[in-house]
Amino acid sequence: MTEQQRRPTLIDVAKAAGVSRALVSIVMRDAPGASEATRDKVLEAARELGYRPDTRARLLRSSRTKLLGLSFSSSQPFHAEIVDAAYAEAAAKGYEVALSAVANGRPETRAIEALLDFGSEALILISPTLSNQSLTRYASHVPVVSLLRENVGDLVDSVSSDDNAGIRMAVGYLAALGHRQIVHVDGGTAISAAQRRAAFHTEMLRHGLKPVTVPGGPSEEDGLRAGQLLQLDMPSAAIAFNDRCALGLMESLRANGLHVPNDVSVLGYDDSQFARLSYVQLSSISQDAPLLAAAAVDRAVDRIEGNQPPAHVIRTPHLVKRKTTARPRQSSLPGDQSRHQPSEG
Amino acid sequence: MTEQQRRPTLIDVAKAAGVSRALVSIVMRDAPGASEATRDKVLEAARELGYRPDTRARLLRSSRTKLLGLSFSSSQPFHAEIVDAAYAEAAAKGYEVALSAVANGRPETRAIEALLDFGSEALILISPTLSNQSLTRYASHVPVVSLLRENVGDLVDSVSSDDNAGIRMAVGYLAALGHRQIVHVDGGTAISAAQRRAAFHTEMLRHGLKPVTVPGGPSEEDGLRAGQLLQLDMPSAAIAFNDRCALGLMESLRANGLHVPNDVSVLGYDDSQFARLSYVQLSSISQDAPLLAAAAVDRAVDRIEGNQPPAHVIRTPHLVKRKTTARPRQSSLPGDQSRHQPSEG
DNA sequence: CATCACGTCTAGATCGTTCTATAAACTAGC
DNA sequence: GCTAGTTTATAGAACGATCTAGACGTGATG
Repeated sequence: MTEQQRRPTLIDVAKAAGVSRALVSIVMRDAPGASEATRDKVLEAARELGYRPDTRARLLRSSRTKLLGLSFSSSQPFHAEIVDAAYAEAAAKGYEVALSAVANGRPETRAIEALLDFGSEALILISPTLSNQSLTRYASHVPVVSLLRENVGDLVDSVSSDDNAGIRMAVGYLAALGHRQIVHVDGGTAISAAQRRAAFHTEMLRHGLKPVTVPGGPSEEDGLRAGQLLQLDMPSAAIAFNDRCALGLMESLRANGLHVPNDVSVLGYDDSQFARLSYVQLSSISQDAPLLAAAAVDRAVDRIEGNQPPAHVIRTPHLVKRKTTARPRQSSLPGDQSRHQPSEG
Repeated sequence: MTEQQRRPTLIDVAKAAGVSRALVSIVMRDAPGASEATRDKVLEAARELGYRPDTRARLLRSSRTKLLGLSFSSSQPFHAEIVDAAYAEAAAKGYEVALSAVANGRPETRAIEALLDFGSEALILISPTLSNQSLTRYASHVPVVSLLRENVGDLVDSVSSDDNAGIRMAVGYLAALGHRQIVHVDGGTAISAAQRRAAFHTEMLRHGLKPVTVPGGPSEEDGLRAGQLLQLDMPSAAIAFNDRCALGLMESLRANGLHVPNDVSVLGYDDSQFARLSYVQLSSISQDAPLLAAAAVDRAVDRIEGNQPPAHVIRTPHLVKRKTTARPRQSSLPGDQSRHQPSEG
């Protein structure tokens, strides 16, 4: 039985300040057409009444909503980092962000429709799984920015990380350390897994090394399974599809008495919060979520405001060296299963 | 330069069907006042034009928005599980969910204002950090449900998990296994940390055991630090504030050559996705996110529709036994630092 | 036959804004 | 003192829906 008090409107403020509705609107929007004196008077009255403009009404009249729709997957911690950064960048550009999660029983189309209903002026989709055709259809109504997935057609913007460059760095770094037997635990059917797999192949060949790939996936369990497979022919270094996969892989190695990085070097991808944990200290390829998010927001705003044509932005990732990568042992014989001390705390 | 085609409105549909605006509105809302024949005719026209009602306009006129505002923290994976479940429950009740994250540089008030701007009819706040006074102020405008935090005042609803019961289970379980030296790595200033600390104290005494608490926190790093502290006087079992804390703690134990659960049993709290990982298999107290989320949504909808008074719902958590808890060694001497085999993969 | 009730439909007001005219007040120029 | 130009203010029409009140046709009732 709470007393629901009506919130003040433009009319209330106008009455209180002794001016017309329209003038209050002008002042609230910081638009030209009001003198300093009345501006102060109106702002004072608004503050007094605790007036907050009604977004719905504002939206309805002016087609501008200053709202960016962002869809993400609730099960990906990496997405959360992007959400964080997107909020900040959007706020800096004077936009608000509407969030919609892709979850169990809530397909991407549902999430997108919700964003459109809220009045989003542009859509930013993290790793969208829709077909290019579907994306293009949405893009005919509103600018669409695909984040972390490229090749989405000419009418859809994309902001992605250069997977080739990332893998090139990874292979180059490990090779420079002296590793000859480097395997790639791939991402299976995950987005950009194919890209990285191919890049690994060409890059290894370029270094005169044999490109060995074992099936993996985006989760810890996938890394764990891959670790079992590697038992048969243990390499001196491994590049995992992502950090979670790397974690599982390391756990598997540890369970088999191998020490990282003394026996095997492990390199992750994403530089997620897991990688940064003090007891993990995972070397990783950073896609720099904040940068990617900022680029996506910029792209969306540019499209909305400048009416620019769609573009495809590719950012170069960088290597973050931590404690899971090192020079290989003098000779990295597969099958060396001697037990080692636990890592120095 | 995308061709942005205008979306059809009520008028378009009315014109196409040869009826008035109002009648189309009636049909779209499934309200009484239209014959079956015209109903079909209108629906057909709407389908043909791809008409979707404009939420903003609808919102503006009717106060009903069928929207629940949900605020969560982007850095808490446990919150993501709740978001998932909330979507499902809300959809079942015919509501849509508006999401707003509390993130770096985006305080809770900001998140809430955004939700209100979207037209949320009720707010569900996960572990809100605002003062009771602030919560109550919001509650005077719109029903507010506090999730995972109780004692929020009479005007605010709350849905929480029974921390006393959870800790009681934890202590009871470990005591039943034969443990006498049980410590609690607490949650520091985190929400409900005080509650659990107190419960631990009384429960240990009830079992005739000495309640030892060491300072911890909600993250892996906190657990890690707590592990160092325990070095001085190693217990036979530990109850961590949450799963992430437990993970850090276990890592610390492992680094010091101790085996879980052979040397020390570790019990987590939350039963998060981490706990379920095959190589972690953390025993944990489950608060059952889906159930809590459903309860919160139910509460919100009840408040909106039934105009019921605020209520406080408390759900009982349950124990999930996995592989980090076991009977203690025959005599659990502190200082026994002998190295053990790695866990059987 | 007049009245009433009922189901179906519609005109017009309304929600809280923004936007487009246009009026009023003032300044400046001749 | 009249006209033109600029600044400041306002009235009224939008935006796309819902809601209220009432019109219209039909059939039943007194």
